[in-house]
Amino acid sequence: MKNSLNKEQIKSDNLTERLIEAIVSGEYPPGSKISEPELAKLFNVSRGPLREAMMRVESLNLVERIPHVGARVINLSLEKLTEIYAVREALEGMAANLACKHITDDELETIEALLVHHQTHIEQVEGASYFYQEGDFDFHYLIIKASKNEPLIALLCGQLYHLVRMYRSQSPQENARPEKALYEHLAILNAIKARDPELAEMLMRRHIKNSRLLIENELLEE
Amino acid sequence: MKNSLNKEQIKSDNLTERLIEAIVSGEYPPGSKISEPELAKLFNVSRGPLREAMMRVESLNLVERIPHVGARVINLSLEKLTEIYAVREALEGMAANLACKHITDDELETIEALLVHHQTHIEQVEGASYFYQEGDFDFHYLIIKASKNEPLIALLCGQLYHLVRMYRSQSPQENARPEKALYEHLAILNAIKARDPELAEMLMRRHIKNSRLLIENELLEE
DNA sequence: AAACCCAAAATTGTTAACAATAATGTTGAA
DNA sequence: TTCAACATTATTGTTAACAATTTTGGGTTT
Repeated sequence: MKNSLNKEQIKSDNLTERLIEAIVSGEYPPGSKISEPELAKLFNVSRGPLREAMMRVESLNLVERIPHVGARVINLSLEKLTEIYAVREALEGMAANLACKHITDDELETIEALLVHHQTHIEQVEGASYFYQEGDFDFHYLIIKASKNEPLIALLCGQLYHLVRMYRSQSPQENARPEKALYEHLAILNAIKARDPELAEMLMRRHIKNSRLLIENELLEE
Repeated sequence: MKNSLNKEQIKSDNLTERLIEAIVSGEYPPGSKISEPELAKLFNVSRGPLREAMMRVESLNLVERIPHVGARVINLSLEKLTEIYAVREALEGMAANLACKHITDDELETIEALLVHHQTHIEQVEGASYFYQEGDFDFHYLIIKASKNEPLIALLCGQLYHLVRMYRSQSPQENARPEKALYEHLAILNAIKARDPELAEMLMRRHIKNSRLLIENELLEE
């Protein structure tokens, strides 16, 4: 019998997560080269597991690899980001729609509690964009999970999520819009509670579109 | 200076493609175990590159890996497949919409020639579902590419494409519907030529929905 | 000084041996 | 006979050394 509290002793798997975190958080900034010997020494592993982790991080489009040259952290341009948000619009709209049909009462309560918590923090702390940013993601994350469509969850939480997080960690916090977004979140939640798929989808699409428009504004300012 | 006709001499990269083909084509049937020593011998490589390829194939959700136990080819249930088709509906609908805005005249000609070719083959050969099947994918593939949205292309052609191909290679050809689908393709193409995004999106969604309904019929017959 | 060529160094790609874990088979007792 | 504990075997995870390629630096030539 195997210990169910298995601490994921596989180095290669742990490395993947640590690499993702390091890249997404900006520790390895966009465009920077990733040296295999250097990282292997830093993480106290040999190059084998590290390379396996690199392959997976490459599959997530967080790094670009050139044969015999090496891997570099991707440079996420605002243009690329608007494309990603356009995809999010379609997929998260779909997720909100499906959530109306598949969400459980427990999940609804969790999300409601989360939004109340966000509201409190926005009221308490001025410019609490940090709380909001994390919360914004948790909100979306929970809606996506509630859709119960596994491929959809995999694409949004597995492929797109990290790229959006990467942008958030890089972008100036000034562009956040916590109050507006919170109200939009509440409206989406209400639509889901009312089991109104069309409305929920429309509101979610508009919510993400609003974020995309902010990015496009950034683009124009360049 | 490097030779631009570089034949991708990296074993790990070639292996990935060969593994994908072997799995998608059914050479390694669903549920079958993938033995590292066995495959390494078969492909005349050591386990290092093979494992790197496995990591990438795992990222494509073609195999499931359990630590210290091994990798098995996924078992693609019809339920999972309908979920995938639901995602395709949203994403390829979006692709058709975007294609109206971004497709070039050259691309339009290519697609038109392709459909003419399909028509010829359907008329010539009875039950030429093979031609159609490949063509169906090429058609969708070209539309997706014409959308010019890179993340969208990556998700559809990189993540979902192989899974759908895997199903097609397994499923009985009887369920294909070449004539109907070809007419639907022609209608979609016309909408794109007319630069009518809403219509193109609607037709594409309906086209994929029709395929999904066939799968759901299969489900009921079980 | 700039450009080219060649050699040295560093990095990536690959291999084979070693370590750790799980699957298998055997033995012994109830 | 059946079950359980143990040893054996095979497979996966990891490491370190080796091979191949690219980058870098120096020296020469123009």
